[in-house]
Amino acid sequence: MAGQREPVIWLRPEQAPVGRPAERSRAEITAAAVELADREGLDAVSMRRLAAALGTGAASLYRYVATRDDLLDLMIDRTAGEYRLPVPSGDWQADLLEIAHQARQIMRRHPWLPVLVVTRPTLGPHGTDLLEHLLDVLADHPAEAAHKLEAFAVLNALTALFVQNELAAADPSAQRQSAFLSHVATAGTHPRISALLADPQLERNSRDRFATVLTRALTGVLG
Amino acid sequence: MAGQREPVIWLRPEQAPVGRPAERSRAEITAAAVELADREGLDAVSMRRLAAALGTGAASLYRYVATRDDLLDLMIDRTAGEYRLPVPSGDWQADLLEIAHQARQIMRRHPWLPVLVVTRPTLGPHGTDLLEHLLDVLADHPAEAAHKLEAFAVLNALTALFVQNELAAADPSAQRQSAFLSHVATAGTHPRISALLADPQLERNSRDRFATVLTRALTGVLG
DNA sequence: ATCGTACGCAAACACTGTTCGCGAACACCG
DNA sequence: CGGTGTTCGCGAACAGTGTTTGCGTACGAT
Repeated sequence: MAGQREPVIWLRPEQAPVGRPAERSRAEITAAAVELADREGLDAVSMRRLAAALGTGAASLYRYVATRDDLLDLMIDRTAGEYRLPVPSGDWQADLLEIAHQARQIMRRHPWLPVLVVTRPTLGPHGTDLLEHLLDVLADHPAEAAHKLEAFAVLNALTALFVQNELAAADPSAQRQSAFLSHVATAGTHPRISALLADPQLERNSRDRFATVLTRALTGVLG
Repeated sequence: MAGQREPVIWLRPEQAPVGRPAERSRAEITAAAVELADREGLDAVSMRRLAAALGTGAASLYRYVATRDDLLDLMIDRTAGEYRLPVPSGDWQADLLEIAHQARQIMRRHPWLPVLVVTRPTLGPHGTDLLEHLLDVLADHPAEAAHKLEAFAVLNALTALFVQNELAAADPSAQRQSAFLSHVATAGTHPRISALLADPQLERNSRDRFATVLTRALTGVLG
């Protein structure tokens, strides 16, 4: 039994205690990566392009990060640091909604975040701070501990889903996805879909829907 | 206004009416891709490896598919064809749960599916069949049409989330993710997390939780 | 001043998705 | 039966990708 080979990045020391000191820091590199992703999308964050943005060589990044996935983890946790966590008010529904509201804002600020959140659920230092805060909000709630964890996951996932839809609706390149739906509607098969697309009121006051859907889903999870 | 350049793959003819006939079909290629992904993971589905599995050249695949993303869409819709859709029973809760149950089985059969589902929501021919079925199940439900669409999205996303957690729990390589959580717990900060990990009953009878959480979330979405 | 160590990084490796160009194969048509 | 028009199969090449290796360099401590 060899055990796990390398611990997660948060448990690895950032700088060696001896030898030539590093010229940069993980935080610095993470900030540059986030900014690059914000500006040109997640695919633009390649080791070479990121290194170029930092004015260094690609191989140098591997002194700070074992792999590109580590870099993504750092980026995720950095955004988790953007939460402003107030003291619990006593109204856990309102407090959870406040968290979700901030999550939505953060994800809208970083359009690459929703995909990463649902793809690789990562808990770094800031992520654990957030989880601690959520558990604090739910301290007096009678639900089991496991259910509170589920609520955390559901809150993140549903928020990511919502923001992804919001962003896709704004991006015209993804709108041709619905071309096939209209095609199906006019084809005559699938009468329910035809009726649905004919429905004149398909607007979305997404702000309110977000709050109500999430609240109900969370109360469901928490029993 | 140039409009969208290329329509979605479902609206492009599979074979040209004239010229040399193709030696393969989209279905054949899709089947090989799914089998390869089942066996060796989604990353193994590269154009070259897939072509090799089919006994052909990589460039040949581009006669059937404009891009690799098209291939992923085909794979997604192929799994949507694995549903067995019974006639609605009149109990919409039970019928939705049946759909979710099948979704979970399908995603467990194809471990690469959850990520794809939450990453690129795609509706192909089989996907629209499934949506039509869901709308049929909810035909007598008084909710707005938009809310039924939300229910569809939430059902898919939450199922994917659950299966992803199930698979991660079974895979020992992802278990070192929680090493940091234990580290935080023993560190003394974050007392709620410490208490949570000390809680002796953190098992998950995931089957039941899946049903109850999903039911409650869906009833929440549908109002 | 020397030593030990970690850092910065050019170059190389093994890939990836995608495009180009061309020969071969077929269906049709006169 | 012999063109002819069109598509198909695909080797080769292009522009990237993440990552490893090796080595000169810069620093802190002795």
